Amino acid sequence: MYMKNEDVMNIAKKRGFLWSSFEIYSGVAGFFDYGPLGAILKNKIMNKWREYYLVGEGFYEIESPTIMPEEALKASGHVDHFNDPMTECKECLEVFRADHVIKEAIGEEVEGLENQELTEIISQEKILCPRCGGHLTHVWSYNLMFQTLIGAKGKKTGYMRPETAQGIFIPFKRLLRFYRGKLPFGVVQLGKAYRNEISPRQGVIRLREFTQAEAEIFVNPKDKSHPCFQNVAQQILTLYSADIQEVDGEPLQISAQEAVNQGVVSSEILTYQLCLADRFMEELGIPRDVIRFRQHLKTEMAHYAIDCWDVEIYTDRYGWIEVIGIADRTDFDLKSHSEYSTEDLRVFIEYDEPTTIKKLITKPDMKKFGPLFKGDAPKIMNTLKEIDSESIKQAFEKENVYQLELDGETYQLTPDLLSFEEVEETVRGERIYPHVIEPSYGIDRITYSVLLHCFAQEDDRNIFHFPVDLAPVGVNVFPLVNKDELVLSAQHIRDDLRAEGIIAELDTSGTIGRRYARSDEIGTPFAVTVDHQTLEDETVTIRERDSQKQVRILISKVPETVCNLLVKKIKFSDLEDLS
RNA sequence: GCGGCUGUAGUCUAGUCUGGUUAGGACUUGGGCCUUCCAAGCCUACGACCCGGGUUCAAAUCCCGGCAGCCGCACCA
Repeated sequence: MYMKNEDVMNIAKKRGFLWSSFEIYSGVAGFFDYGPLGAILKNKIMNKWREYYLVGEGFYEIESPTIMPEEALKASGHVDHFNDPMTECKECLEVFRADHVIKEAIGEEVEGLENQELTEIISQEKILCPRCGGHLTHVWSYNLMFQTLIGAKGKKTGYMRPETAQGIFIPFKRLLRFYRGKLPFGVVQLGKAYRNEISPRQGVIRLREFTQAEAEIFVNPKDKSHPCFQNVAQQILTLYSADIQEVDGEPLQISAQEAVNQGVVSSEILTYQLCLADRFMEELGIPRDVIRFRQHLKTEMAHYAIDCWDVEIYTDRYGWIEVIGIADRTDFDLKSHSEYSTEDLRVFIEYDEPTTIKKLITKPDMKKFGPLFKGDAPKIMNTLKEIDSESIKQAFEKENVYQLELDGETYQLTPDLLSFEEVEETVRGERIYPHVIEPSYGIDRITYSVLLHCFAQEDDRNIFHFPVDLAPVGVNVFPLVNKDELVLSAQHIRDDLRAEGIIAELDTSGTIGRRYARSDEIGTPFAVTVDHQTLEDETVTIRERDSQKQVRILISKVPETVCNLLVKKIKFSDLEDLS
């Protein structure tokens, strides 16, 4: 079977898009370099992403460290979930948590012991595979986070971040103030994340160091609508819902509006995000028929999410691969960081109408209260504020005394010390944890998808049909033959293009055909050719990569024309119409 | 992490079994000649035995170990 992947990766390596890192030291699995052209392509994709989320949606970008202290990742759940001691059965190849196997076999809690100790226990106690009775391997740590030490003394444990999202949750209070305390708002971050995969061998699909572009959108849990939903309501999405997956059905092709109406996607705002992702992928040149949205099955969904959709792209080599995850993370992260840091990460939501409630409050008689409890009086009063007045009242009615236990002491509160008063209180709102809608883009996989799906072989030509604004090199300039006057003229044209901010190259090597071929192979959308006629009438030809057509224009018009073509202000066919 | 297969210029490959001269070829790339529009031709140059040990007079070739790649298993909160 023909694998486009092989051709694409070979050309990517040959032409300077992508290659595996540390090659002269025989390489390390899971690491890739972006070469000269790959780096431009990736940056253009990231900037396109910024156009969507930063400019289009108004979500500001932040940049946080890639090394994070242990506490932060403890709160996020990453530390505890990634430090499992593992052991494998040599017979049936089943993998187990070593501490669980031991606990089951000898009933002793062994959590926290070193791998070496666990290995010794397994061999001493002759613990065998709980499934088939086979022998177990030595215990190894199964930790997807790269650990490091912070500071000269190395006392503080740090980790390379496993996702950029945490860097947004942690400064939430400052971000909330930046947005002047109002929901909804979004914050984005583009950057590297790290996962120490056991055995990555899917090229750029499974990397140990990879680039994410994530948006965290904080919303009121009671309002998951989107003000601009009408802009996307008619967009047709390919939805492979959990229900359909379970019965092995075909994905739905329905409009965003129907998806919401039928409850296929859990909320309007989540659906809106799917539409945004769909448009983004299409603008990168990914054909519609290789894009689908696959909903996570209940069993695979992270425990904190209530709905999650992966954008998947079809590849010949790896099948459907996840390139974007769009999840409703609920309030899990903010709640957890609140607990661990003891900072209140809630948002005050004001009601449309303030409500008044009637409430019984407890009022101490300070003339008696103070002298009786002396120094303890203030803390007793503070505690009283937290206690429901009704329960005190009931205690008085029953026993004529309320026993208040505080810091190991019991205080006898009698009716003469307290009075009750019914007050009306105006409640203007409440403090809640926002829910988080998270589109998370894997930039490396997206870059790979763009390379894969823009590539074509046509009549022995290798071409990357990149969208014009994504192509690494904007335009190539060629003298038709290597005569001094033509070369000189070509140099000037290249320099004028560069002055316009366009990445332009001159190529005088080989024949004109070879130059066009090289140009196509790196996906340069346009080529300017200087020929004999140029010397007579100051015109050159512009050639379009995809159609191989050429039109003749004045040299003086070249920079402006190429510029307009590259920002999609005009199309090549517009030039044809003029000539 | 386990098992199987593989490793020669940028790419593809001959040579490896059966150790023996200067590791051969094609494409690509650089320079030149020629050439007035899509990888033409001619001349010329650059460029390789995955790494480390061992056996041997002698290792690309045989042996051991490592690393990397591919395939399968496992893993992928």
